[in-house]
Amino acid sequence: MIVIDSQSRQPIYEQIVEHVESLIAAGVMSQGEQLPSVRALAVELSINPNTIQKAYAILEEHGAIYPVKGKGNFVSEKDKVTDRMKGQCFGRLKETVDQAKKLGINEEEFSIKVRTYYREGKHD
Amino acid sequence: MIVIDSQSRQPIYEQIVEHVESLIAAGVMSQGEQLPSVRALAVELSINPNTIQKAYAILEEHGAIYPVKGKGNFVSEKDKVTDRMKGQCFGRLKETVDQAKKLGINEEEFSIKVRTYYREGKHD
Amino acid sequence: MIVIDSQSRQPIYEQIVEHVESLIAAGVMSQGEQLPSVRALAVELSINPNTIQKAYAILEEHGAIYPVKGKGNFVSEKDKVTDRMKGQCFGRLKETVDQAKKLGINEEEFSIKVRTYYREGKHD
Amino acid sequence: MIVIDSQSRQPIYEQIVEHVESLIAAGVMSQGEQLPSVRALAVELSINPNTIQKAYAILEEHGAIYPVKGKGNFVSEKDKVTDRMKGQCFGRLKETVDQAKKLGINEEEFSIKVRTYYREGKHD
DNA sequence: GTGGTCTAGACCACT
DNA sequence: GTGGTCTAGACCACC
Repeated sequence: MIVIDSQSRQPIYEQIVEHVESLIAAGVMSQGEQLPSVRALAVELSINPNTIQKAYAILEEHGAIYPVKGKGNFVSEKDKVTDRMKGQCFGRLKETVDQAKKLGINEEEFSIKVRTYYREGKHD
Repeated sequence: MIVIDSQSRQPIYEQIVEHVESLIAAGVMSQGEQLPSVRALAVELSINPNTIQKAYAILEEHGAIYPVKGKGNFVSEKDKVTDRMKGQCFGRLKETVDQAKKLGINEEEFSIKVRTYYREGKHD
Repeated sequence: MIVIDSQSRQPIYEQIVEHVESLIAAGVMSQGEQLPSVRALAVELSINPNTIQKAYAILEEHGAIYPVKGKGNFVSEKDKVTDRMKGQCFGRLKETVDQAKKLGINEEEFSIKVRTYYREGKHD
Repeated sequence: MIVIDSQSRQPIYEQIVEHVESLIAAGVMSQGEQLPSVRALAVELSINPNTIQKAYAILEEHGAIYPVKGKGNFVSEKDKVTDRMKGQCFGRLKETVDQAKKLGINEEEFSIKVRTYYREGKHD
């Protein structure tokens, strides 16, 4: 369910965090559902349990999951996650627009690209 | 002319690379113009000459500047730089659109944001 | 396995780059194999770790190796490397031919030399 | 008559040395002919006289030219120069062949390239 | 342990 | 003076 790219510049724990948040936002994992245990996921992805632990700690800090002692980790409210991710997404968009303006890319050209990318994704 | 954030996750040399490329793309530095010497810029930003050296080496590799031994570094063609940066910019946009689609943000909502960011920049 | 000529005009890091690429092209090191760590190789060749680091950075850029953070550097596809090297080799040949023509060496004389060099190598 | 590429990695004085030797080997400059004075050439190429001086010193060392006090520098025997250059040229060829063999390029493929490069040059 | 970045200070070749 | 290379030693993030 989770795929790791060990060659990426992005730390593995961050990849896990984003992946889990994506799954929640997409509704694949829903509120109250239990996550795989630290050890189980570590085995499945064949990476160090410490790395999973770190990912889960960040997810908890983000409010995306909550731990229940002796039981495991569970998905919390979906909205919290999606709101957070939407914020990040628009933040990135703003940076991109700022850069585009500096490069002399006008709004029209930019919008055309947006449209293209939106449509082409539909056939994935 | 160049500001460095030494706390950023982004390496200093990368910040310099991007900054110089921005200056060239914006037309602040034009073709054939001499850049500050490695040592001079190091003093100005109070960082190590090696860090500047690394940044200049990358800029050279990007085709943004060219060194003349014993003389200094000079700005090369502007087009090379802007083309490169535009490519990067649209690459980031594509990633952002992909994420937006996953989050269930439709094209209309996205486009409105683009418009907003484009307009609000006009008053900077 | 790697020999360095510290007196050569060619920078040490370039020597390492070429040496490693030769080893990969020759099949001595194969895909997925781990390279010696930056520090280990530095000790073995008794040169500074930074110099190795620079060599590995260039190898990565050439697509010859890929780093896995906290694990080490690994050999990537062989084809990428050999293609790159063949291109360089023919580039040098072209320059040599150009010079030969300027010197009034005709094609026949040149071809004889090529044959000689090719055959004599067989007894190495 | 001499063109300098100030961007090249190759030192300017070396470019001058090779250029002059080419001219002699090609018969453009013949035995006993006077070379431009250090100062004159420096002005013509708008580079530092020291650089010309260094180039002439090397040419003298190579036996390509000889100085006459109070008069200037003069071209010496053509054969000395061409022999030297042919030696260098074949030396480079040998290195190239050695590399080609390591890369698994067979003699036939190599010879074809030689032929191609030889012919294509004829239309320059 | 690993790679990645940075600093400090030195030497070299070139102009 | 300039850029280019190298050494020595340090710190960080990641696994």
